[in-house]
Amino acid sequence: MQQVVAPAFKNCTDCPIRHRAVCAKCDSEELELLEDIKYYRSFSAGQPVMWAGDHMDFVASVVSGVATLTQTMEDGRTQMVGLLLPSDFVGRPGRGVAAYTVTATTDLTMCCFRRKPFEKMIDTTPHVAHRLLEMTLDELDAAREWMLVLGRKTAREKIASLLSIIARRDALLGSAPPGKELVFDLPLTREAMADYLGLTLETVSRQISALKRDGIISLSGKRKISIPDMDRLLTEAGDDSDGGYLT
Amino acid sequence: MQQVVAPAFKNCTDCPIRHRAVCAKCDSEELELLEDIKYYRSFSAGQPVMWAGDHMDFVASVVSGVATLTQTMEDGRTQMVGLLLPSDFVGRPGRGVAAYTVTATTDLTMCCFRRKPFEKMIDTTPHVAHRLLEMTLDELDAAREWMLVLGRKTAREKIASLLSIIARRDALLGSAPPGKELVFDLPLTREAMADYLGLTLETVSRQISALKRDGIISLSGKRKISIPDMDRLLTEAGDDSDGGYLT
DNA sequence: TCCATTTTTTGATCTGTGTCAAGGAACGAC
DNA sequence: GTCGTTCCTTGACACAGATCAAAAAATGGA
Repeated sequence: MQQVVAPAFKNCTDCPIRHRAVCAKCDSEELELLEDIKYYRSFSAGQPVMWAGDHMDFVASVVSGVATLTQTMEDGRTQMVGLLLPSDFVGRPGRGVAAYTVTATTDLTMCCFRRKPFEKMIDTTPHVAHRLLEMTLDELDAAREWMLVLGRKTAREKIASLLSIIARRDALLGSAPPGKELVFDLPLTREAMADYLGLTLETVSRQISALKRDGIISLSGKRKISIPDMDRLLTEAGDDSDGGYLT
Repeated sequence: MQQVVAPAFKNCTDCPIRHRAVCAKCDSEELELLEDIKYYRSFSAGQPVMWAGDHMDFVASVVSGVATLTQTMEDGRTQMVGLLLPSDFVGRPGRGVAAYTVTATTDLTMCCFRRKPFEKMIDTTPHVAHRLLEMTLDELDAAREWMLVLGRKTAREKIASLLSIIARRDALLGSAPPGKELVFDLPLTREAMADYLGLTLETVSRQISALKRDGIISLSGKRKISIPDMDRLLTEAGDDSDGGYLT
């Protein structure tokens, strides 16, 4: 554990979880067998990757693009339960059935690992098992943070939370200078945003229009967002105490 | 992995995660060091166990009683993000700070393990690490299921989901015959239920009254629930197509 | 036992978000 | 280019659940 965080998302060509943060041992010999068990798959925007209940003989890591994890009730109500950005991991070792529906929302490339050999590797490679536990714990924290968003935040705050998450991850990937105006593409349709936030697409659209009207964000086209001041988005999203000059 | 599920929650005196399902190797010698690092703590109903941000030098498993995991915003809005029932695990190895506020909602006993030696044990005992990953993945699935509840279900359905979870866990603990009328104590106040469900306590109270009025559940006192037909609770909770005879 | 406190219920009213509906803008196929 | 499709916006209105308020029931201590 000597190496530290710096060169995240970079050049860990043999580690199954190479796309996330740092893996201290990525260059070591013990992972060579991965060459045999990994392969790449690509999907185009909108394409389903797998359906809940499908047989699933691999686990995977997102290399580029964005995918969503959703759950649907019999009557069609849909909730997104995870957003997969580059470096995120999908699939549960030890379980051959997909628990969620996965959909590519942009063009997507995943690095897949055949499940059985991957499981064997976990058992024989403690640091990979350890890393996997860390990642799962991070996901659990993210899910719990999202429970607060779903249960207690207003529509406006929900949008702010979502934009903040996407902007933060986007910045980490190196495309944005920190502390300045953030500009990024929304990788989701209004409907997908609604499914993530537990809202309807109309409410999402209205709230985005309102944030734009209040000067907290601006759009070029429908999908390119720019946020001059992230703190302002987060603190004022809930109250528009100084939004209108006539109140 | 020869042993199977039957005698859950029973007699795994040395395993840190003994209270949950079956641990195939609980009797083996490798866990003996646990005697040195474990101790028990008890709390009475209503008492805080720890606050988010507190220094935390242990991890723990719930032996008896119920505790909640909550998150609070600066303005006081509160969301419960986890319900800890007997056999559940709290604490993140490798992190010395509590991420959530933990509160005992009934009298509670936890089996605690000093964190540092516990971490060492994980590194040296693969099957414990493996079990911990399994448990974390289960919690992640539970959190995601709860996202669907929070994001897309009506108040009535939310109550039904909560009752179902508590009843199921209660039955697993052996206090109820399966398939028959379920009777159990609600270990939560109306307010705590509201915090779990993303509702107000008034709405919780009203919905429980409505379920009682419709004959789907019945109460003795405020806390003892009986559910004659769990399927009916789950299928009719959302629509009261035959609830009132005058519609 | 009685009193103080906490928890729960219920009512009246308000409001944020959903629903239904219509039209506009962007995009790909031909 | 034009057409068809999908995505997005906006308006009018309805309604589930929140808020405010008060009282009833349960609980615990002296």
